[in-house]
Amino acid sequence: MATSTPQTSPVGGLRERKKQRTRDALIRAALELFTEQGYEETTVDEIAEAVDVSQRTYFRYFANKEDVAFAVQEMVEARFLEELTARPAAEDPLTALRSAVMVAWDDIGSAIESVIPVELHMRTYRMIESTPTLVASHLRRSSELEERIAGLIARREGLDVEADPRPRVLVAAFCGVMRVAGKVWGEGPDCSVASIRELTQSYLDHIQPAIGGDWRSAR
Amino acid sequence: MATSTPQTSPVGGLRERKKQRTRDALIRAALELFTEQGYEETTVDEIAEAVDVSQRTYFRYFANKEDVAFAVQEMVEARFLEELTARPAAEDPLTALRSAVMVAWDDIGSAIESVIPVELHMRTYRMIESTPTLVASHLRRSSELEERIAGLIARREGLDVEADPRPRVLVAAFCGVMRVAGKVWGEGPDCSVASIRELTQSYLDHIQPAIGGDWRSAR
DNA sequence: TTGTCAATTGTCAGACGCTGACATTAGCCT
DNA sequence: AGGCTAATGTCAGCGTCTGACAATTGACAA
Repeated sequence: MATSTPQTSPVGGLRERKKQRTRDALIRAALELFTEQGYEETTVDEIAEAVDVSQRTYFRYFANKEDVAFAVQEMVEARFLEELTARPAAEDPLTALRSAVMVAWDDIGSAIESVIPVELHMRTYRMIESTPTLVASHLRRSSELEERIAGLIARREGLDVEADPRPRVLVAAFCGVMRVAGKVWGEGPDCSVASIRELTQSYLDHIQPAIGGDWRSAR
Repeated sequence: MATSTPQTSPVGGLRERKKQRTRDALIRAALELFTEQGYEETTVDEIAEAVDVSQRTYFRYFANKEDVAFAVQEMVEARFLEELTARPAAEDPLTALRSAVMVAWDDIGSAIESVIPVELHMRTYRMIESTPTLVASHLRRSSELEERIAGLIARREGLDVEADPRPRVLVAAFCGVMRVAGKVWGEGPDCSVASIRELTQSYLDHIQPAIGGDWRSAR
């Protein structure tokens, strides 16, 4: 038997996997509690207790009480940014953004499911929107993300973000549409990943002709 | 001697004036400490102690630690909204917004000075921009204000905010410009009220032709 | 297998934000 | 002057978050 080499399975050693499990469990428990009884009404102690770890351990996984609420969003965003930087340079900015979103949604579906059911993710979305503290963080996070995306777009096109306003404007419009799509999805009854994919697609179709001009050819 | 009616001076009785003085003192002390040593590094106890009141009293004037940082902004906003609702119905939306801002800046200058020096207000502005927690609140406050303004504009024009997107779009553009103007002012060297007034004016000149169409006449 | 090393976790103490309850003080009004 | 009420202080306590140290547990080599 291959006892000496215990399969070097998909992800690292026992330690890594255990950590991942604890983290996922904390997210699941937190979102369940938040959506069940409200964010303010839930204490970090409750979350920790539900996963059977100490409060201190919770704070070693998440910097504060809010962060756990955005853990899934962070996964999606990271996946999106990764995909965006990988898009071929030939694509025009809006197409690159659009493609990146689509790819991100595609393989994030399974990634999310491995942590929490999509339905819980949607409830979380609604919970965030109706909790002032979380709305504030959400807006801040969004503006930071926008800034990073604008930087990437400018880089692709060889522009200076500070000098040329077009990257920021395009990204602002794009993110605005994404935000609306997310909001509509959150309010609707269909919580499948497919539905938000389609929603995004149709919304983006509207701005494509409006702001999707070519930045490089002279015209 | 008119002992019985001790002059019923400018503002209410002794009680009122005393309260106002305590409030102003708290704002001054807080902003001074925040800008001096940083927001996170300042405790509510320090603020209270600087004004020689108990911590409990601070929390009777401000709901939380953040709120005191936005006290001056709130004055400006309140003045602006007041002025906006008072604008003649004949004015088109963008003109009304523009005029309201100008009037608000005019008599807010003196109002601010009575509480804190403008220079401190500017330092506060910068401090907010560089403090994540406060950036978050600031964004949330801004979005709430935008929503209220959009409601007022829709009301003026007899439109339904939910059905017609134009009020929200106009207000978004307007507030976007205001935000940029504020940011530029905060970074610049001139901290006079006159400078932000002019800045705002010139920035607004740029969007007027772009989005300042007539909504009522058929065109 | 066993022992060493390093990472993970638990426990404890404490700072800080914030709130309810109750006593005390101080302006207001007759 | 004296009662009424609003403003303040004091106290106790909950919840978030952090540093320090000890205990546990996986990793890796002898």
